[in-house]
Amino acid sequence: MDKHIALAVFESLSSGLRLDVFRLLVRSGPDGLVAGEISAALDVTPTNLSFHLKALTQAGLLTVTQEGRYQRYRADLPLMQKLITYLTEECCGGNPECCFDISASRKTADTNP
Amino acid sequence: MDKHIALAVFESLSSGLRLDVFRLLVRSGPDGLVAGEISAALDVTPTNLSFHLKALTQAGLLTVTQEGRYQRYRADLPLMQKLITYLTEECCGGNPECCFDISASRKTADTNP
DNA sequence: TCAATATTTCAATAATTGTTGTACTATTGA
DNA sequence: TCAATAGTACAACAATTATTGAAATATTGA
Repeated sequence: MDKHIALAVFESLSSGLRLDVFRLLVRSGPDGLVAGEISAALDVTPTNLSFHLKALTQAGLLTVTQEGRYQRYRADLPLMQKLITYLTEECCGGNPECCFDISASRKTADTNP
Repeated sequence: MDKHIALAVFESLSSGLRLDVFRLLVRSGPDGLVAGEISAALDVTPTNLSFHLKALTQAGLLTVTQEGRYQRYRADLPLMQKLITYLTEECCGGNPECCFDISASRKTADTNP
Protein backbone atom coordinates (compact mmCIF):
# COMPACT_ATOMS: atom_id res chain seq x y z
CA MET A 1 0.00 0.00 0.00
CA ASP A 2 1.24 3.41 -0.99
CA LYS A 3 1.74 6.00 1.71
CA HIS A 4 -0.75 8.42 0.19
CA ILE A 5 -3.43 5.74 0.17
CA ALA A 6 -2.79 5.02 3.84
CA LEU A 7 -3.00 8.75 4.47
CA ALA A 8 -6.35 8.93 2.70
CA VAL A 9 -7.64 6.12 4.91
CA PHE A 10 -6.41 7.86 8.06
CA GLU A 11 -8.00 11.11 6.95
CA SER A 12 -11.27 9.30 6.34
CA LEU A 13 -11.34 7.65 9.73
CA SER A 14 -10.19 10.76 11.59
CA SER A 15 -13.78 11.96 11.99
CA GLY A 16 -15.88 10.42 14.71
CA LEU A 17 -18.91 10.42 12.46
CA ARG A 18 -17.11 8.76 9.57
CA LEU A 19 -15.64 6.17 11.91
CA ASP A 20 -19.17 5.46 13.16
CA VAL A 21 -20.43 5.08 9.61
CA PHE A 22 -17.65 2.70 8.71
CA ARG A 23 -18.08 0.59 11.83
CA LEU A 24 -21.84 0.44 11.31
CA LEU A 25 -21.33 -0.81 7.79
CA VAL A 26 -18.78 -3.38 8.90
CA ARG A 27 -21.27 -4.67 11.44
CA SER A 28 -23.99 -4.68 8.80
CA GLY A 29 -22.12 -7.31 6.84
CA PRO A 30 -22.10 -7.98 3.11
CA ASP A 31 -25.52 -6.44 2.50
CA GLY A 32 -24.45 -3.06 3.81
CA LEU A 33 -27.08 -0.38 4.25
CA VAL A 34 -28.75 2.24 2.11
CA ALA A 35 -28.06 5.90 2.88
CA GLY A 36 -31.40 6.47 4.60
CA GLU A 37 -30.80 3.59 7.00
CA ILE A 38 -27.40 4.99 7.96
CA SER A 39 -28.89 8.44 8.35
CA ALA A 40 -31.57 7.09 10.68
CA ALA A 41 -29.21 4.85 12.65
CA LEU A 42 -26.72 7.61 13.36
CA ASP A 43 -29.15 10.52 13.48
CA VAL A 44 -27.34 12.63 10.90
CA THR A 45 -28.99 14.88 8.36
CA PRO A 46 -29.02 13.36 4.88
CA THR A 47 -26.99 16.23 3.48
CA ASN A 48 -24.24 15.88 6.03
CA LEU A 49 -24.21 12.12 5.74
CA SER A 50 -23.90 12.39 1.99
CA PHE A 51 -20.85 14.59 2.45
CA HIS A 52 -19.14 12.02 4.65
CA LEU A 53 -20.22 9.03 2.57
CA LYS A 54 -18.60 10.70 -0.40
CA ALA A 55 -15.36 11.15 1.52
CA LEU A 56 -15.32 7.54 2.67
CA THR A 57 -16.12 6.29 -0.80
CA GLN A 58 -13.45 8.41 -2.46
CA ALA A 59 -10.91 7.02 0.01
CA GLY A 60 -11.98 3.54 -1.04
CA LEU A 61 -13.35 2.50 2.36
CA LEU A 62 -16.89 2.15 1.03
CA THR A 63 -18.43 0.92 -2.18
CA VAL A 64 -21.76 2.16 -3.52
CA THR A 65 -24.29 0.47 -5.73
CA GLN A 66 -27.47 2.02 -6.91
CA GLU A 67 -30.69 0.17 -6.22
CA GLY A 68 -33.48 2.10 -7.81
CA ARG A 69 -33.63 5.36 -5.97
CA TYR A 70 -31.54 4.00 -3.11
CA GLN A 71 -27.80 4.01 -2.78
CA ARG A 72 -26.45 0.98 -1.00
CA TYR A 73 -23.15 1.37 0.81
CA ARG A 74 -20.85 -1.42 1.91
CA ALA A 75 -17.59 -1.42 3.84
CA ASP A 76 -14.57 -2.41 1.78
CA LEU A 77 -12.92 -4.94 4.05
CA PRO A 78 -10.04 -5.78 1.70
CA LEU A 79 -8.79 -2.19 1.91
CA MET A 80 -8.83 -2.43 5.69
CA GLN A 81 -6.81 -5.63 5.45
CA LYS A 82 -4.29 -3.86 3.25
CA LEU A 83 -4.07 -1.08 5.81
CA ILE A 84 -3.37 -3.61 8.54
CA THR A 85 -0.63 -5.12 6.41
CA TYR A 86 0.80 -1.66 5.76
CA LEU A 87 0.84 -0.79 9.44
CA THR A 88 2.49 -4.07 10.27
CA GLU A 89 5.20 -3.49 7.69
CA GLU A 90 5.68 0.13 8.70
CA CYS A 91 6.20 -0.92 12.29
CA CYS A 92 8.48 -3.84 11.58
CA GLY A 93 10.35 -2.48 8.58
CA GLY A 94 13.44 -1.15 10.30
CA ASN A 95 12.91 -2.93 13.61
CA PRO A 96 12.80 -6.70 13.29
CA GLU A 97 12.64 -7.18 17.05
CA CYS A 98 9.33 -5.32 17.06
CA CYS A 99 7.75 -8.03 14.93
CA PHE A 100 7.76 -10.46 17.83
CA ASP A 101 5.41 -8.25 19.76
CA ILE A 102 3.14 -7.79 16.77
CA SER A 103 3.08 -11.53 16.19
CA ALA A 104 2.09 -11.92 19.85
CA SER A 105 -0.75 -9.42 19.50
CA ARG A 106 -1.91 -11.33 16.44
CA LYS A 107 -2.14 -14.52 18.43
CA THR A 108 -4.32 -12.66 20.94
CA ALA A 109 -6.61 -11.51 18.16
CA ASP A 110 -6.85 -14.97 16.64
CA THR A 111 -9.76 -17.19 17.53
CA ASN A 112 -8.09 -20.49 16.63
CA PRO A 113 -4.63 -21.51 17.94
CA MET B 1 -8.73 -0.48 22.56
CA ASP B 2 -11.45 2.06 23.09
CA LYS B 3 -13.01 3.69 20.04
CA HIS B 4 -11.99 7.19 21.12
CA ILE B 5 -8.38 6.09 21.43
CA ALA B 6 -8.48 4.65 17.93
CA LEU B 7 -10.02 7.91 16.77
CA ALA B 8 -7.18 9.89 18.37
CA VAL B 9 -4.66 7.73 16.54
CA PHE B 10 -6.45 8.21 13.23
CA GLU B 11 -6.61 11.96 13.81
CA SER B 12 -2.90 12.00 14.54
CA LEU B 13 -1.94 10.12 11.43
CA SER B 14 -4.33 12.04 9.19
CA SER B 15 -1.69 14.70 8.52
CA GLY B 16 1.00 13.96 5.97
CA LEU B 17 3.57 15.69 8.10
CA ARG B 18 2.64 13.81 11.25
CA LEU B 19 2.63 10.54 9.35
CA ASP B 20 6.14 11.40 8.11
CA VAL B 21 7.29 12.14 11.64
CA PHE B 22 5.91 8.89 12.95
CA ARG B 23 7.40 6.82 10.14
CA LEU B 24 10.74 8.52 10.57
CA LEU B 25 10.75 7.66 14.26
CA VAL B 26 9.71 4.07 13.59
CA ARG B 27 12.63 3.76 11.18
CA SER B 28 14.94 5.37 13.72
CA GLY B 29 14.42 2.47 16.08
CA PRO B 30 14.55 2.40 19.86
CA ASP B 31 16.85 5.41 20.15
CA GLY B 32 14.39 7.69 18.41
CA LEU B 33 15.50 11.21 17.53
CA VAL B 34 15.67 14.57 19.24
CA ALA B 35 13.40 17.33 17.98
CA GLY B 36 16.15 19.14 16.11
CA GLU B 37 17.05 16.03 14.15
CA ILE B 38 13.44 15.54 13.11
CA SER B 39 13.17 19.19 12.18
CA ALA B 40 16.27 18.94 9.99
CA ALA B 41 15.30 15.60 8.44
CA LEU B 42 11.84 16.76 7.40
CA ASP B 43 12.63 20.41 6.79
CA VAL B 44 9.97 21.77 9.10
CA THR B 45 10.25 24.87 11.24
CA PRO B 46 10.84 24.05 14.91
CA THR B 47 7.64 25.78 15.96
CA ASN B 48 5.50 23.86 13.55
CA LEU B 49 7.21 20.59 14.35
CA SER B 50 6.67 21.20 18.05
CA PHE B 51 2.95 21.63 17.37
CA HIS B 52 2.74 18.28 15.60
CA LEU B 53 5.00 16.47 18.05
CA LYS B 54 2.66 17.58 20.80
CA ALA B 55 -0.34 16.22 18.93
CA LEU B 56 1.36 12.88 18.31
CA THR B 57 2.51 12.64 21.90
CA GLN B 58 -0.91 13.47 23.32
CA ALA B 59 -2.41 10.74 21.15
CA GLY B 60 0.13 8.34 22.64
CA LEU B 61 1.94 7.60 19.39
CA LEU B 62 5.18 9.13 20.65
CA THR B 63 6.97 9.21 23.95
CA VAL B 64 9.29 12.04 25.01
CA THR B 65 12.21 12.04 27.38
CA GLN B 66 14.28 15.04 28.26
CA GLU B 67 18.03 14.78 27.73
CA GLY B 68 19.55 17.97 28.97
CA ARG B 69 18.25 20.66 26.69
CA TYR B 70 17.15 18.13 24.10
CA GLN B 71 13.82 16.36 23.86
CA ARG B 72 14.09 12.82 22.56
CA TYR B 73 11.06 11.38 20.79
CA ARG B 74 10.38 7.72 20.17
CA ALA B 75 7.58 5.93 18.34
CA ASP B 76 5.28 3.95 20.62
CA LEU B 77 5.10 0.64 18.77
CA PRO B 78 2.86 -1.11 21.32
CA LEU B 79 0.10 1.41 20.65
CA MET B 80 0.38 0.70 16.95
CA GLN B 81 0.10 -3.00 17.71
CA LYS B 82 -3.04 -2.32 19.73
CA LEU B 83 -4.46 -0.37 16.81
CA ILE B 84 -3.79 -3.29 14.49
CA THR B 85 -5.58 -5.58 16.91
CA TYR B 86 -8.48 -3.15 17.12
CA LEU B 87 -8.80 -2.91 13.36
CA THR B 88 -8.69 -6.67 13.04
CA GLU B 89 -11.43 -7.09 15.63
CA GLU B 90 -13.53 -4.29 14.15
CA CYS B 91 -13.39 -5.95 10.77
CA CYS B 92 -14.09 -9.47 11.96
CA GLY B 93 -16.50 -8.75 14.80
CA GLY B 94 -19.82 -9.19 13.03
CA ASN B 95 -18.46 -10.98 9.96
CA PRO B 96 -16.66 -14.22 10.76
CA GLU B 97 -16.15 -15.05 7.07
CA CYS B 98 -14.11 -11.88 6.71
CA CYS B 99 -11.48 -13.28 9.07
CA PHE B 100 -10.31 -15.75 6.48
CA ASP B 101 -9.18 -12.98 4.21
CA ILE B 102 -7.47 -11.16 7.07
CA SER B 103 -5.72 -14.34 8.11
CA ALA B 104 -4.53 -14.65 4.50
CA SER B 105 -3.16 -11.11 4.50
CA ARG B 106 -1.41 -11.89 7.77
CA LYS B 107 0.36 -14.83 6.21
CA THR B 108 1.58 -12.51 3.47
CA ALA B 109 2.90 -10.08 6.05
CA ASP B 110 4.59 -12.81 8.05
CA THR B 111 8.22 -13.58 7.46
CA ASN B 112 8.18 -17.10 8.91
CA PRO B 113 5.62 -19.75 7.83
C1' DT C 1 -48.53 11.48 -15.68
C1' DC C 2 -47.44 13.13 -11.28
C1' DA C 3 -46.82 13.48 -6.38
C1' DA C 4 -43.84 11.35 -3.09
C1' DT C 5 -39.41 9.53 -1.84
C1' DA C 6 -34.23 9.03 -1.76
C1' DT C 7 -30.24 11.15 -2.34
C1' DT C 8 -27.02 14.48 -4.00
C1' DT C 9 -25.27 19.16 -5.29
C1' DC C 10 -24.40 23.75 -4.23
C1' DA C 11 -23.68 27.94 -1.63
C1' DA C 12 -23.19 30.01 2.78
C1' DT C 13 -21.46 29.79 7.19
C1' DA C 14 -19.41 27.74 11.38
C1' DA C 15 -15.78 25.36 13.37
C1' DT C 16 -11.47 23.33 13.43
C1' DT C 17 -6.69 22.79 12.17
C1' DG C 18 -2.19 24.25 10.34
C1' DT C 19 1.46 27.66 9.87
C1' DT C 20 4.33 31.53 11.01
C1' DG C 21 6.88 34.81 13.83
C1' DT C 22 8.02 36.44 18.34
C1' DA C 23 8.87 35.77 22.95
C1' DC C 24 9.90 32.78 26.66
C1' DT C 25 12.15 28.88 29.59
C1' DA C 26 15.70 25.78 30.41
C1' DT C 27 20.30 23.97 29.74
C1' DT C 28 24.93 23.92 28.40
C1' DG C 29 29.72 25.22 28.01
C1' DA C 30 33.09 28.91 27.94
C1' DT D 1 28.00 34.43 35.09
C1' DC D 2 26.51 34.79 30.56
C1' DA D 3 26.06 34.12 25.62
C1' DA D 4 24.55 30.42 22.72
C1' DT D 5 21.55 26.61 21.85
C1' DA D 6 17.19 23.58 22.01
C1' DG D 7 12.76 23.58 22.35
C1' DT D 8 8.11 25.17 23.61
C1' DA D 9 4.14 28.60 24.39
C1' DC D 10 1.44 32.04 22.66
C1' DA D 11 -1.01 34.99 19.42
C1' DA D 12 -2.30 36.09 14.82
C1' DC D 13 -3.53 34.62 10.60
C1' DA D 14 -4.32 31.24 6.72
C1' DA D 15 -6.36 27.23 5.19
C1' DT D 16 -9.13 23.42 5.50
C1' DT D 17 -13.13 20.82 6.96
C1' DA D 18 -17.84 20.26 8.85
C1' DT D 19 -22.60 21.54 9.01
C1' DT D 20 -26.85 23.48 7.40
C1' DG D 21 -30.69 24.66 4.35
C1' DA D 22 -32.50 25.17 -0.23
C1' DA D 23 -32.70 23.47 -4.70
C1' DA D 24 -31.85 19.87 -8.21
C1' DT D 25 -31.96 14.96 -10.03
C1' DA D 26 -33.69 10.53 -10.40
C1' DT D 27 -36.88 6.82 -9.33
C1' DT D 28 -40.96 4.78 -7.86
C1' DG D 29 -45.82 3.68 -7.33
C1' DA D 30 -50.52 5.29 -7.62
